[in-house]
Parts: sequence; structure tokens; C-alpha cells
Amino acid sequence: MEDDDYDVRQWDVREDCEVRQILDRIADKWSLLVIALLDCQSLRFTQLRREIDGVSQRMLSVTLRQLERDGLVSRTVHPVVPPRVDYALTPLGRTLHQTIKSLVTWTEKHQEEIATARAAYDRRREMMES
Amino acid sequence: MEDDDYDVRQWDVREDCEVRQILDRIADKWSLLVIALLDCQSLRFTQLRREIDGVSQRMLSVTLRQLERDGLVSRTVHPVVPPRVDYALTPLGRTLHQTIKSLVTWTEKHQEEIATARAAYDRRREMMES
DNA sequence: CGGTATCCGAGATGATACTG
DNA sequence: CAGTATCATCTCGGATACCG
Repeated sequence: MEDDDYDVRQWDVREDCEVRQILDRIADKWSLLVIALLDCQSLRFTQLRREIDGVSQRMLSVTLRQLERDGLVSRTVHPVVPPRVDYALTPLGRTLHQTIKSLVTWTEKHQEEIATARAAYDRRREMMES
Repeated sequence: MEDDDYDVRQWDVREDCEVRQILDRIADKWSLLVIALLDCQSLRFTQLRREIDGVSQRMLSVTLRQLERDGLVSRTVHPVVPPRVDYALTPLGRTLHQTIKSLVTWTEKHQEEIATARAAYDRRREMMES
């Protein structure tokens, strides 16, 4: 009988803790892409909308508002007609960008392996059923 | 008139592309925590369930199945009574672990800043309304 | 212990219309 | 252009029950 009950916890991860909440935010489907896109450039609302294929106006708006609230993205309104609003990473956002980018890079680099693993898994399952 | 229409795209991010799909998977609320927890240790189903506060049996099961399918997590069944199943990172999963961990570390390190930014944002909004 | 199957409700999201 | 408001939908995930 081994000791199964030693403490395997590496950090405090209670459901209502701050870290979990923030993690859910920044690891969000749209947030990831926005942060990844706003590298060294600032982009307008419509540019982001064009670049992020499939995002609705509403979801882009909601996402940008959350990122702005979290101090990761800055919103600059130019008082011109028609309106022009630029979004850019804040210094805090730039520190996060590195990590997000490495996540995207990892995915690009290993997508073949994952596709292969999935195919293998599905083939095995098919075998089981027959 | 500036040139707004130069290509700001840094990678191919069509909605149905592989990278987006995988990103959504691994940046998932529960997947992140599972991968972060399975550092150098392997854990049993119930251990994971205990450690990841708030996860339902169903969601842990679904999440593990997806990670297994993607070749990130290995599932080892020990033919004993009662059953014992160990989950661990595969070599591929371990390469992802570094990145995930740095995301978690970033969050821990900057949670105060984010809390401050949120409070400031909310205060500003309150001012506007009054 | 370690799951899967089914059902169902809440919250997330899209579509549409409207505005400064 | 850059949003917000409203409504409809629909997916995700919890609860429950059951199985090897």
C-alpha cells in the first residue's frame, strides 16, 4: 500500500480564487487572439474584427472591454469624424504577450503531432467498437 | 490619409483552422489546471478531482479524454480491484507544461496589478454614471 | 474506484436593430 | 466607425442515475 495521500497540491486553486478567475479570462478563446495580434502594433476595432475570423462585433466588444478593465489593453479614442479608436497592449499586457505567444507558437509547432495522436486514438476506438 | 490596410496578420487564423481548434482545447479552463497539476507526478482520477476544486466528475472525465486523445496525457489502467487509473503527461504534454506553467506563474505574479486595474476601471465607470 | 448516459437549465453567444 | 441594447438560440456543464 503506497502513500496516496501526500499533498500533491502545488498552488492554491480554490474555485473562487483570483488566479483561477484571471486564468479563465486571459485563456479565453478571443482574448488569446486579441493579445497575440496586438504585438507591437495598435489596431482599430474594425481591423481586429477583420483579422480575427469568426468573431462577432458583440464578442469583440465584450472581450476588449474585459481586457481594458484588467489593464491589459489600452483604448485610445481619437476625436475625429468618423470616430477612430485604437487598441494596444499596455506595459502589463506586453509582459503577458510573451507567454501567450509561446502558447500559440507551441500549438503551431505541434499541430501535426496532435493531429496524428487524434487519428490514432480514433482508430483505436473504432477497433474497439467492432 | 494613412495606410490602414497593410497586412497586420501575423499568422493564419481562419476560424476552422487547426491551430485555433487546438488553442481552444488546451486553453480550456479545466485542461489548463490538469496539465499544470500533472507536472512530474502522475495522479489518479480521484486525486485530480480533489485537487481541482469545483470540477465535476463529468467535466474531469471529458477533459481527460480530450487530453488523452490529443496525445498530451497518458492513461494507465491497473488491473486491480478496486480499479486504479493513473494519469500522467506524455512527452508531448511535458513540452506544453512549460508554457502552461509560465501562464499560471504570470497570473500569480500579476494578480495584484490586475485587481488594482479592475478597481480603477470600476471607479472610473462609477464616476461617469453620476 | 472510475467511469458513461441522459436529461435539463443557466449562461454564453449570435443576429439584428439602433445610436453618437 | 465603433459601438450598445435587446432578443432568440444553443451550447456547455451540473445533477442524477447507473455500470464494470
